[in-house]
Amino acid sequence: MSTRSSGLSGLTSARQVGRLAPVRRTSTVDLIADRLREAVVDGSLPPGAALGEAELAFQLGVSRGPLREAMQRLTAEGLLVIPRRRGLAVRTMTPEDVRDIHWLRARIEPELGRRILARPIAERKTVLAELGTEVKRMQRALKKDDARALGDAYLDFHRGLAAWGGSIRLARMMATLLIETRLCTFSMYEHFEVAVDLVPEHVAFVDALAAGDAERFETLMCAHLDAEVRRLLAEPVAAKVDDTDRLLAETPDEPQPLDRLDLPEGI
Amino acid sequence: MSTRSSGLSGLTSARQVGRLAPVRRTSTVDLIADRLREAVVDGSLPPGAALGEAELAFQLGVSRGPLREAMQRLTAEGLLVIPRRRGLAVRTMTPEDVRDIHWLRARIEPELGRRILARPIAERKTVLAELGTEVKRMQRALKKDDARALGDAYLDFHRGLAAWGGSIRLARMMATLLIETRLCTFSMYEHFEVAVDLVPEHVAFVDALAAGDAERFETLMCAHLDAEVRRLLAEPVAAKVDDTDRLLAETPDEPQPLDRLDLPEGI
DNA sequence: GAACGTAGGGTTGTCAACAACTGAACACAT
DNA sequence: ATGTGTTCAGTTGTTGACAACCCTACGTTC
Repeated sequence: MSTRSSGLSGLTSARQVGRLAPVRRTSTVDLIADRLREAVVDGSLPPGAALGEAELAFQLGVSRGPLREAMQRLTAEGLLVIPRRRGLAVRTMTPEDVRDIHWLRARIEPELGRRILARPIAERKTVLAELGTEVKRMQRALKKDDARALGDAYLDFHRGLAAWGGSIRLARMMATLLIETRLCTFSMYEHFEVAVDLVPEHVAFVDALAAGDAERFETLMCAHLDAEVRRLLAEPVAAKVDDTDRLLAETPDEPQPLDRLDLPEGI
Repeated sequence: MSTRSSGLSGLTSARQVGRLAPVRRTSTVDLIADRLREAVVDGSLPPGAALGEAELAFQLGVSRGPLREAMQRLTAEGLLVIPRRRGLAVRTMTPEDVRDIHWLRARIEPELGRRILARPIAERKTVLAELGTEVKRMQRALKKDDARALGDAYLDFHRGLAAWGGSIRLARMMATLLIETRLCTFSMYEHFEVAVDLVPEHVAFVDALAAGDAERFETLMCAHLDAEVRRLLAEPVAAKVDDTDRLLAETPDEPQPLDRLDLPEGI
């Protein structure tokens, strides 16, 4: 009997034997979109930088068609800006964006603790283990003074939170919001910086969850997001080359007409 | 002096004279995406219907390129599903989606009252006037037993709420959530139906806002969304042709592997 | 009679070429 | 010197065509 084929523990060995898992074939557009998101997250496509699509397509080894389709996706997510006939640019986040993003996160993330604690005890343990791992990653990164790694672990921690929150739509939205949070860092700071407070804050999250205290989790999360905004906005924007704003300006230099609240692109 | 050129009231006459408003040129992709969204909202692209892209492109009078780009946008918004090589299909909403959507709305909309009431008094009056207009539209529609018109006014009411809530991201997200709500109706009911309770519920919203009572607004909104879910799920799904599910199924008929929460497409 | 293998129609995914547009540089007139 | 008009290179927006692929239906074999 190969009913317990691999040595993996309970969770992953739930896969049936004798029935092959379907081959996961993602479309080219998916792949490109993922690649672009990665590039945005790791900073190889910095905010405001205007890349030509021919160049990008060549780098990715695809033609312009699929690339353009992927670009539209990231545009819908609000990560990219496509000014008419001027190539693409990664969105530059303004202080207003920082507040906007964190306000939205504050509507959602505090509630996630409750949702996770509402899950069956077995799953709950898994979640806690996963989140604990991310916190350890953060601690290691802090010790090595590796701001990049710290940031990545931070992303994964909150991604996990959203994924286990149980809502497809929410997870998708949070994924975007987190990338945008990263973009805020890029837009506000010159370089990655290690925020020392970050780690104890996240240790406290896991503690609260382990104690089953949704209330405390909620409070902590609100405080964390609040602190995050202050950290991001404390650093003056300095003299950054803020190309996106200029590119975004469909309205040359006229103050936005007040009678129409129009979203930058589509929707 | 033509400083007050038109007879319009204070709000819109804020436009400067002697300086022309810039010509608003939206890209073709934007136009197509808008058109598609419209078609989804008004039901001319019903959930599950599988249209060929050549046919669609012909109808819209564009070539397949821009159409495909627009499709990617709607896909990112979660309104469309693009199974590999099988055309496009409007997403069919399941009962789980109904709960998901309304849970998310319940995180956001109750808070909007507070945000609107926090605005300067002048704006507040404008908002109330606008929302009042929508409610009147709803009342007229109810009197004429016009479910379609009622639904449209409902959408505009909540769109307005989100727009005046003051967050770009939130307005965008809510716009999508509202279209999805409409899709829920299409997916659950055979035809539009007039929900009689809807109108008094919305009258109460405006009343609460007029009274400056954010607390009451919050309670009312939660109750409304709750009722909405019950209304939608009360109707048994009946024997609907549910094509999307079959198309969506990347995994032929194996129960979702538990170790990976994977979103249907991209992100 | 059921399952397998095979051909056909039609659709999508990708590509490369063309046309339209933009921004910058330069010359010229006021 | 400032501003206007023109030219030009480079880029994007759009299109049509080709190849790859999926689904269906039919014929064949056991």
